Amino acid sequence: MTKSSRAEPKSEAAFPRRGHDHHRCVADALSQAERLCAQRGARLTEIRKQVLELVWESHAPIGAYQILEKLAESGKRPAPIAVYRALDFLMEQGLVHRLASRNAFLGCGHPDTNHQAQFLICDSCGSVAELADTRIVDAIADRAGRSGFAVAGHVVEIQGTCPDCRKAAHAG
Amino acid sequence: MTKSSRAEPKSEAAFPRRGHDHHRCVADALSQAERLCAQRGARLTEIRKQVLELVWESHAPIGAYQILEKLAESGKRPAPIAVYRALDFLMEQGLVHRLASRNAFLGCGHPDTNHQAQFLICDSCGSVAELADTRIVDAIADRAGRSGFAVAGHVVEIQGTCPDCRKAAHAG
DNA sequence: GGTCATTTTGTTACACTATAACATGACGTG
DNA sequence: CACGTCATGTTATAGTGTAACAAAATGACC
Repeated sequence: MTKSSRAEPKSEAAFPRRGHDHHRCVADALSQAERLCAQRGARLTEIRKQVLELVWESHAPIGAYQILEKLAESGKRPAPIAVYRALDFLMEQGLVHRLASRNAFLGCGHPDTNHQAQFLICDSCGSVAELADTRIVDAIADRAGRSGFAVAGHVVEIQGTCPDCRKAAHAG
Repeated sequence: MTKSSRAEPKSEAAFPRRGHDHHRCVADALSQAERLCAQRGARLTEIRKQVLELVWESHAPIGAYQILEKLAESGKRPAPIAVYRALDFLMEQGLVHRLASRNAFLGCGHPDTNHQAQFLICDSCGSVAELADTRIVDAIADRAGRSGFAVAGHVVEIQGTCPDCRKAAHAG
């Protein structure tokens, strides 16, 4: 688990700030994906890149068939399975996560490090914060260990209200 | 959070023992459901009871359409929505849980207490252990709090290999 | 360049999961 | 027994995901 070099801020920045330059996020994510795939000898083909881009362009997690619709808008309408194949590849490469509780996908914020992520999902605006929380992972590992259970992976998706929506609710 | 009166064993019994009297489990779950619904003024109608029984009879989590098939075997084939309605009721009453990562349902082991459960799911045999682990819940609450996120609920589903299947793998 | 194995994509069809909308029936209360 | 409410039936459809096989692209090697 390599840690980012910068220190954690007091109020941990889990959610992206509203009004940030999201085009930059998308561009960064794509170039990082190109780099990682090149390093690994994995082929980031056209449709895979397009799907990754569409996943990132969406602020909220996006469904496979929504991706399909967006592809159709740009001229081609692949079969559903083409989208799922691309998503499978992207998930194998750790570039995309799937939210089991939503049947939806979102770009991974740190695809360079191998990780088990957890998610905070806002019921109000649909935005998602990706976590890599040691205490949660440790608590899971500990409890599983005490039950003699060998952990292979986990789904941790926390529903609730994000800070911005809480403020909005109080103001309203 | 009322706790069971018996103490926790050294190796915490999360998974049901193989070869236990499962008919007894089913019967107990049904009578407890009857009692709870009567207390609450909720109507445990025939189809709801049947669905609950089928969920409990299955050792592993069971899909809605599998329930439908089993109902069909006993003479009637309701529309899918009838099964989903029954499951919705049972979930509202805390008698049944849904596993988001499997699109499947299982009987709740302690429907009398209001709780957020976590699950250990064996990839090998499909058996599931239901947890109510304080440390996991605390870690989630803590992390969410630091992000300014108000938790409404969570999905915690841990995949891996259960103790019995680990032993079997080592033996084979 | 040509051949081959491998990977990726296309095509078609289908399986599985879940809900909408409206009609009918059961149930308890006054 | 009339009424409102809750539960179920009926029909149709939306949404999510995969199987199976054919065709095409790619890269390594001769």
